[in-house]
Amino acid sequence: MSEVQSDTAAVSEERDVTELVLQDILTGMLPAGTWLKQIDLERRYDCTRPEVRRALDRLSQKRLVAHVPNRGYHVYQPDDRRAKEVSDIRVILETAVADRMVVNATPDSIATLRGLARYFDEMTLTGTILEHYEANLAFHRELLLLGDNQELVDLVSEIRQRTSSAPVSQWRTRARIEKSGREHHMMIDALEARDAEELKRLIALHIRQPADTPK
Amino acid sequence: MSEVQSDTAAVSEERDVTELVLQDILTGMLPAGTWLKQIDLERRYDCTRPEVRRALDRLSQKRLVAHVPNRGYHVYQPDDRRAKEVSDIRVILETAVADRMVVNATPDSIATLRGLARYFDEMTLTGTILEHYEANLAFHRELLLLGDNQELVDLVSEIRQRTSSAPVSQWRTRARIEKSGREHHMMIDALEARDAEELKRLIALHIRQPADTPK
DNA sequence: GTATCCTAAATTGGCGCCAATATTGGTAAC
DNA sequence: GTTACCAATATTGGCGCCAATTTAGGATAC
Repeated sequence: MSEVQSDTAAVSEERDVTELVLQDILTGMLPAGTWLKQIDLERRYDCTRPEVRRALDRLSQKRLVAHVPNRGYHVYQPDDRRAKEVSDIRVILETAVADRMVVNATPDSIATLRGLARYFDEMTLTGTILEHYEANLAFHRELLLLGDNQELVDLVSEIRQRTSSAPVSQWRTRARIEKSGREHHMMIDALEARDAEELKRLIALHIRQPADTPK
Repeated sequence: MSEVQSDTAAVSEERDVTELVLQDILTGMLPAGTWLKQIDLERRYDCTRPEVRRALDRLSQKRLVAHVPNRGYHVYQPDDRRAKEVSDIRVILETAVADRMVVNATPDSIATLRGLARYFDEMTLTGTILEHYEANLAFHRELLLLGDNQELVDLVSEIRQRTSSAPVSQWRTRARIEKSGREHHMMIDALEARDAEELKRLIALHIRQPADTPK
């Protein structure tokens, strides 16, 4: 393992190491199963030992990495059962507030969502994996905000990271990504038409799709 | 399957400090707003500085304590809006799997639940606040397990801690506690009768009750 | 030639010190 | 008498060292 990404460390002077490691796991730069040696991370992100340890502790609390005492930390192996359970939870949470989203939708918020959906499509073509991932996050976050439950928005953002440790398998084909983009627009359409049931259907489909198809 | 917590607490000479601080926050021993000075915690729990800091970092990640840079950590002030949002989330999650709970309920699991409900009632009279709290947790955990989604069980345990920083206001009167105990048994009755709708109604009522009444 | 044991290198993780910063109390000036 | 400023104290938080444990490699015995 050689230090390939010294440029990421160079640009950000005081960025939280936890975020950096998290991103590298989510973007697949640190594949599942990788042992995260403290020395390596120290050099890779140009930070101190305590910073590395705090990051690893936080990530293991979030269950993104596993901690084996006296052996070290390694990126969690994606677990099919867990992945399914997590997407079930997301379906439950996001469809549960669909009614409220329809009620709270204003022309303004719909315009914002259109913009974010378009930005996602743009990033499909021109952006990095990370930018694309974050564009997707931003869209869903904005949509969920209409549910008028800030805690739920944060919670979904949180559990979303929980099994996205398999970004490769989830965002594999371009066809699927483009389908996701189209679904975003369809959700906005349902929102505009105040059709809560259709919105729920679309959300469930949208979330389950990536996890279910590989089987 | 049933793990006895009292053993682990007594036997393990080196119990995790995070758990100890967490418990003291949940039981109201460390009231909301309290500044958690590192020196104090060090002495209080007879542990080292790094242990204290790791615990504080973990608790601030869980948003149970707030961190003000160069000022320290203090127990989160309970927030009415957040509390309401969290119980809404709990209602969504726990009622969502009610159908599956009804389907998966066996005579065995119902017997276990009866035992836990009785144990809760017992602790109402003879137990400490902590034992009582944990008995309640154990009952709801066992109930949720019937939903056949381990991630959801863990998630609920997690968000449950998120606003329980107001244990005093939640468990104030004996009358309410006894009502909770009765509701546990009613839930089991609904489960036994395979009445999913009644179970949902009871769960929603049970969760919302403590938070809504004070208003 | 292979398996086992023992030694050496590497890695984790506990612990304490010290600098940077905030807070409090006291003093002086208005 | 009150306010503002300064100094002393207390608290946080960064950093590095060293012990404990594991792993890998080599040597020896069978």
